[in-house]
Amino acid sequence: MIARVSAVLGAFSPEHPVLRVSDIARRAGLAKSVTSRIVSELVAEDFLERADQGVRVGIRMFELGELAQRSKELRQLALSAMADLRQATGLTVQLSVLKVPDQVYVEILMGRSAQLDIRSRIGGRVPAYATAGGKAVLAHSGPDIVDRALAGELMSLGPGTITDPAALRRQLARVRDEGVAYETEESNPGISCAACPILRADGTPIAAISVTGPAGQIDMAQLAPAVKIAALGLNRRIRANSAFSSL
Amino acid sequence: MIARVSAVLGAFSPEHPVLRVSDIARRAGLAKSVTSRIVSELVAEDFLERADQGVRVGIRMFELGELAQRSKELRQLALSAMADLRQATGLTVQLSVLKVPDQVYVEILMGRSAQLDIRSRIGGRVPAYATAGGKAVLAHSGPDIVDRALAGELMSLGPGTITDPAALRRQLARVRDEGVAYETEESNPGISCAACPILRADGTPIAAISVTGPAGQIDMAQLAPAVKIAALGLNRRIRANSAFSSL
DNA sequence: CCCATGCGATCCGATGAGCGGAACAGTCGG
DNA sequence: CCGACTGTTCCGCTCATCGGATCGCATGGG
Repeated sequence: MIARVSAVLGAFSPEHPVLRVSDIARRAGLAKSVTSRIVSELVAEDFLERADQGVRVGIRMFELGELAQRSKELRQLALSAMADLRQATGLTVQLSVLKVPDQVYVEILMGRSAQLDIRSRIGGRVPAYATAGGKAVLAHSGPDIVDRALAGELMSLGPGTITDPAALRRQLARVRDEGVAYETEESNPGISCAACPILRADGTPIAAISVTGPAGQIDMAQLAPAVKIAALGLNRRIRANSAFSSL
Repeated sequence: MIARVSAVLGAFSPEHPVLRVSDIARRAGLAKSVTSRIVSELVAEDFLERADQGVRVGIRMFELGELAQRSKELRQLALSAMADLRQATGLTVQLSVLKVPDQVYVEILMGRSAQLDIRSRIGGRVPAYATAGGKAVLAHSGPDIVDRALAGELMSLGPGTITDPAALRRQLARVRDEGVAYETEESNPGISCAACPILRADGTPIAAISVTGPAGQIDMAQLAPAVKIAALGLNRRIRANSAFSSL
């Protein structure tokens, strides 16, 4: 039952990297007996491993994670553009992809200044509707994807989170026109963000590149051109790379 | 059936990151119908994703790989010692852990010179008995672990591979005494290696740190002191870190 | 000191989901 | 046009999974 295994693995997060069997059962909504058996099997295959106080993700996941080609290629192509952007702005630069309904961070370059408030981590996920990167990608996605991303209740994650679906759709239209998405304290209190989409030649989105800084201190509108230029340059490189034809 | 899922995922490797369903079925030794169903389920959970010519590891694996705490902490602690070693020798430096019966590379710093011949990759695995790192760890492991690592036929991977279990056990005893393991064209033709174990306070091994260079051109015995010093320094840092108490 | 609580593992009977051979449609290349 | 290949679906049989209950153990509050 792969869905059950997925539920077990889904119980782990950057905030809770080590869990006990009972925790996993609770989070996954499974019976303790089933959870115990599944965990044992996953440990036997090295997908999980026992720690002193519970269970954690094992080395097999690490191995398989290194094989994730999509992120790997995208990352390698994007790294120079991201470095340029960090160099030019001094802020934290992020590369993220849409995995409905969340935006997953694939690479992060920390800014020069103290960035204690930035909670995003590589491999972490945040609801797409609450992030600049997510909105940048959604603005260029088909209506079915947008519908799925906005399905369910839009929880408030910061003082600026847009929880009204209609308002979000209006903003997505504007983002598509302008080519830049902004975020002001929507996913986290105290931080702002500007993002541009990375697009295939046919206009379908692959990812988003974004800069993040403390809200109030930085005018994101001023940074938009820099992000745009970085994204356009990356677009060109990606279109020249055959591997992304159907990615 | 987790064993079957493991077999499906085990079909992927750095050399074959994209596979078709039939390939997976062949490699995993499963019926095509079963493989098709399992792949579909794994795709539905984002563990795999469809590419134009088959299937590849998906973003969920990437996410979970980022959660692999063991490698993460170990890596962060080891990185400075590895950088020093690379600085001092100019050669490729590797950090690897034992996952019976293989040695898994957790981090690799490429040497300054052309390193076209080094096939090891982060997340890749090589039989422990054929690598310096593997022998360094095995030399400090219990007899049950050594037995499991040397069970089955010892395949020859290079002109120097030691395929006689008795000879290997004798060498492991010597390695434990000297504190250094050598490898001359055992895992790959043309490359040599010297490795030292990373040990907990109680003497049980965690990992191995190693340097790799072209066989013949480099005298590994001369490099041993440098590797030893790097490993001893890393040992001290790891023992100071509470997280590794029971790792 | 002892009992309550929560832990993880194990047992076991009913049942439902996975197995795999076969047949299916689709796509190449000759 | 046809063979060889792909990936998917069908379906009856079987066995592995489910989950409530129980067990042994560790912890700690009264």
